[in-house]
Amino acid sequence: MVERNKETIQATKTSFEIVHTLQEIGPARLSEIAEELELAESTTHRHLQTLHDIRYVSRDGERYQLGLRFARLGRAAQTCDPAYEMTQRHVEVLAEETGERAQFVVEDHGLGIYLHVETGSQAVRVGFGVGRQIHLHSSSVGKAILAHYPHERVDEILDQWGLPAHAANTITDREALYEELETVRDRGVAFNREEHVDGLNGTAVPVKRDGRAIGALAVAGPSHRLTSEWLDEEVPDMMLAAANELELNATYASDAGSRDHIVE
Amino acid sequence: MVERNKETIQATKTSFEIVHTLQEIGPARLSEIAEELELAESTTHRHLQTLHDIRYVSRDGERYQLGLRFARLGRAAQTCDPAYEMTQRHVEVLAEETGERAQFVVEDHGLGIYLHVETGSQAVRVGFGVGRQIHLHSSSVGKAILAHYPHERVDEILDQWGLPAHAANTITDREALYEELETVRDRGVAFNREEHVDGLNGTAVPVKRDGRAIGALAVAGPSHRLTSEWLDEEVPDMMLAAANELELNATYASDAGSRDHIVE
DNA sequence: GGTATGCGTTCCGCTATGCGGAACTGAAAG
DNA sequence: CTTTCAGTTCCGCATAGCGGAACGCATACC
Repeated sequence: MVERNKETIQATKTSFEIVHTLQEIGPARLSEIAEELELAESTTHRHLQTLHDIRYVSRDGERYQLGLRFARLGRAAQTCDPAYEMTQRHVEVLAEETGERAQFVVEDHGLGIYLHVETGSQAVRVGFGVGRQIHLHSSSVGKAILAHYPHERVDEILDQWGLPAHAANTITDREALYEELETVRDRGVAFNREEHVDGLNGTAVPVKRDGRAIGALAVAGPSHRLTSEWLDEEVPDMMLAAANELELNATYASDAGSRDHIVE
Repeated sequence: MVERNKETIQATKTSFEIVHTLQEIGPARLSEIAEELELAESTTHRHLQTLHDIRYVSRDGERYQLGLRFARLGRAAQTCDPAYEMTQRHVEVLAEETGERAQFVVEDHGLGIYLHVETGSQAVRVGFGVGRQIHLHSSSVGKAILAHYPHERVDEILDQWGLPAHAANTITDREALYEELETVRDRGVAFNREEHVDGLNGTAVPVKRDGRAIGALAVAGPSHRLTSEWLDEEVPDMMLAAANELELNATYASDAGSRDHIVE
């Protein structure tokens, strides 16, 4: 390698690569990780030792795994988001009222991240928990958010992540997505008809602040249960009411919000 | 610096130092971080750029903050723990039955980490959320866990973290703690009488597997409400029942547990 | 009980890599 | 128009991180 590598630190990236490997394959031995990442064992060892030192990985005899210290960082990252606290209750209520899975999602680095997930009484228990990432083009929440973003930002995001197909109905054409976003903007509600997972529908409304979306509320469920009337009328009404209340809150509370800073 | 630095990577540590700074002081500007850590601005810049690249920090104009990608890692770390799933329900039930705050805590690197926290109807809402770390010597959960650890491990932990005083009643003498642990082992229940926070009591029972504690269930509340009879008799009974069920589960399910591996 | 195998750790020498200082940019304030 | 300040880029140097090889240390195999 000759050129100066875009002003970025390799060691840090490698350490996080190791963390990702542990996240994906779970508790693993040193040699597995080294092989997976095509690193020398000595190098892998040094990284793991460092991460262990600072308590971000634990080892149980011969297996390494993610340290629970990450739980703290994860929480800190979530509570940093101004929308975190005020949306929690609304998601709970939505889950209860609809009986389906309710969620609140925000955008970060061009992806959607689930901040809250509540499963109603009859909700499907698929693995879309808190912290999960989702492409914005193929989900109701994503479209709700993108519809209220400036054009150039939407382009940036689509450039970065593309429009990969996740299910039969995924919108993979950029122009088609623009049109869809237009519609979403007009209606104030975004739908997902089996665009992300076959058999799964969703409905989302943006939560705005100063005209820009700071996140989106959504309800998701199996397509056979989220039928047209229910989905087109009742659910959106509930969600719009919630979003409305939130928006009042958001602009009202403004920066007076008491960030519950966890000390130490 | 002359000696080879204990076989550990400085760059990774610095990156995490920056992450910690962001965790503590919240959204911050580059210069603040650089000053806080006494790093050159160019160095700080390089680290932040790297962390931004891999989506672990976001920037909002001129302020950097923790990226939400950490939420995913945090969840992954939690669900890695075999006790995570099976204890959730029990904590919920305990919170409901007692009306107080119920918790499940495990040990990692010699500290207690809250895996579940549920606040009952009248529970105090202090900042001890999921992911929070706590010293083992000054909490009911900690004592419950330590009481069922091998002696040498307890020593190691005390060597590493000491016995700092957090409240008026904190046990700061090693011998006194050993005696206390003896008592806990006999009774099967650990108490915390304003040892961690003044005015806050707690009761904990260990959840064991093969004789070793894999975590502890606890109920905590203001000392005026958690009075002697209630605390000494009823609460422990409820918790022991829960722990018992869990232990059967733990040894029964053994390694047959279906780890709900979040794919992608 | 000796040998083989496999995994983890330590050692070592090389150079790429991360470092701080200084120079540059660009915006906001005076 | 100048000054100031925060952030970014440039640059040369020394060190810190790298891979390969050697070393321990088990457990398995014969």
